[in-house]
Amino acid sequence: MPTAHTMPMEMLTRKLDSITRLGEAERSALLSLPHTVRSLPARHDIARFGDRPSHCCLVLQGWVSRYAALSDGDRQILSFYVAGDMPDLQSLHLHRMDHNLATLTACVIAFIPHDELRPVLRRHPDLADALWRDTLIDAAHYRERITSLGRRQALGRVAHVFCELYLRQRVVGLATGPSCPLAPKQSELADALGLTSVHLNRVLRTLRQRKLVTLTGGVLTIEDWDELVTVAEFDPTFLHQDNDAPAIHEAAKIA
Amino acid sequence: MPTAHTMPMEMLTRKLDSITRLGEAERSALLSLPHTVRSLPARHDIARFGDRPSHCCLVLQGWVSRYAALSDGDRQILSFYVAGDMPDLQSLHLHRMDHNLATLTACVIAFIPHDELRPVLRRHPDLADALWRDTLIDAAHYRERITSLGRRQALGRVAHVFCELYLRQRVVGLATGPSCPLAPKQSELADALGLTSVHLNRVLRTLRQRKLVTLTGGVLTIEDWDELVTVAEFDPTFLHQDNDAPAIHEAAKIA
DNA sequence: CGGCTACTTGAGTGATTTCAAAGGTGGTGG
DNA sequence: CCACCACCTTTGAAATCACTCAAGTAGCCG
Repeated sequence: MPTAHTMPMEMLTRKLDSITRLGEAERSALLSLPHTVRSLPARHDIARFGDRPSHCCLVLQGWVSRYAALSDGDRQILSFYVAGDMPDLQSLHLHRMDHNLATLTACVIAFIPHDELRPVLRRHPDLADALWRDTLIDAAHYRERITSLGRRQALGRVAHVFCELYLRQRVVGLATGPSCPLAPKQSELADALGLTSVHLNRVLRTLRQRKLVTLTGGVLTIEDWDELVTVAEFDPTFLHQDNDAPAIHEAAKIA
Repeated sequence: MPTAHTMPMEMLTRKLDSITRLGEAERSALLSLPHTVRSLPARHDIARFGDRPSHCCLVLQGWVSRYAALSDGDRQILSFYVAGDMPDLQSLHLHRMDHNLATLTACVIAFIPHDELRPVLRRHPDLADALWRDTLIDAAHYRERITSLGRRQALGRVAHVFCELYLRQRVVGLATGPSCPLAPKQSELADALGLTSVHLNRVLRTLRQRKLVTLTGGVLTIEDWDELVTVAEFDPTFLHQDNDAPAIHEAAKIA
């Protein structure tokens, strides 16, 4: 079985398969994209506010976060990315970064030059559409986060993000049973959910006591999927995993 | 001077001019797009959760809101749109609505069939890129809202959304002096900012007393732009109005 | 004038934060 | 192998921001 390191672009076709239907021409165009693979340490900025990136990046291993830094030193984590995600696609059309992109854990990341990607997208408009769609799904995730922050209280917010991160990993094969990796530390989850790490910790205790989920040592274990979904008011529509509906509906049975 | 009603697509070229550079071929392709213009009453759903829209819509007059409805009857307003915006562009690639789109005020809206738009975008990839860019800017607005909801308290949130809505209208010519229309009612602003209308009302009083802004009768008047920007921690980078930087920097002088 | 709807204000409550400090755990060097 | 340090997690008590409930005012339209 090829490792992420040896077949980077295969990671991408697999991800895109979950959200769209690629033709053979598009698939092979993707697989032959020039790219550079780099290993980065944890907590390393990939792109900073104000930068003008010249490459898109594809996560092969590890977790990446997108975050905004506020003047008072606070930060808001906007989203998490796992293997298969292209967190930086937007830089193709938004030339100046309005936030930061950084590794959360040690990562292996493939960098694809804009100048190589652009002509390929011109020759394969279906591929361009697939990537456009990917950025629109990213936006759908943002919308769901807004709803969480605006209208759910802490318990629901945490339950909701756990549902999301578990399913997103299931779809790309990073979770099979009731458990999945969950790299963000409590303080990072808190920064993503608009909570303090102190309060997040209390919410985790509640979830543990109510036997819904457990988070220990970077592993999330779902103990009662149905109840978790209820607490979160979770509806997977926003994931737009049209091609993987079964994977999502199976979650209820397995976890 | 042509009214919005007689020259709908011109509205769109003007909006796109503010975020990208269109060639003549793209411009005329836009202007000749088939479309239907309709007048809709206030509070009218344009597309509902679960729908599969067959048209994109372009706002010609009035205010439109995107919102999520929660099971307990609460709603979260995700964004506001004004004349020139195409709130429904994403439906080109995300086939099932994961939220709702509705008029806030009485509106005039142009509907463009997907089936007409798609081939035009294939013939004019630069135009497709411009619209892709537009959806990416929409996502940038979401990110900024997440930051507001997660890390700013009520006063900053309200100040921030006022800065945003004022500038967005300036750029398309809907605001010239220190005032601009602001159609959302207090309860709607509250639903957008994750506040109760009671608390929003108190925040408005504070902003009024501190002589930063006044909101009366659907008109927002900026009294102290610099101080408002400070309270909001507002940075216009996320608007990505690369072609209208002057308009944005002038705001400080005029308001 | 009556009946809407939107806005405004007060008083009490509650969810989350702040401040402070005590456990765990893993890595490093003596 | 243990001591120590750094970082993360956990808990307690007090403060605060925003919410809930409730009532009252203002404006608009028939």
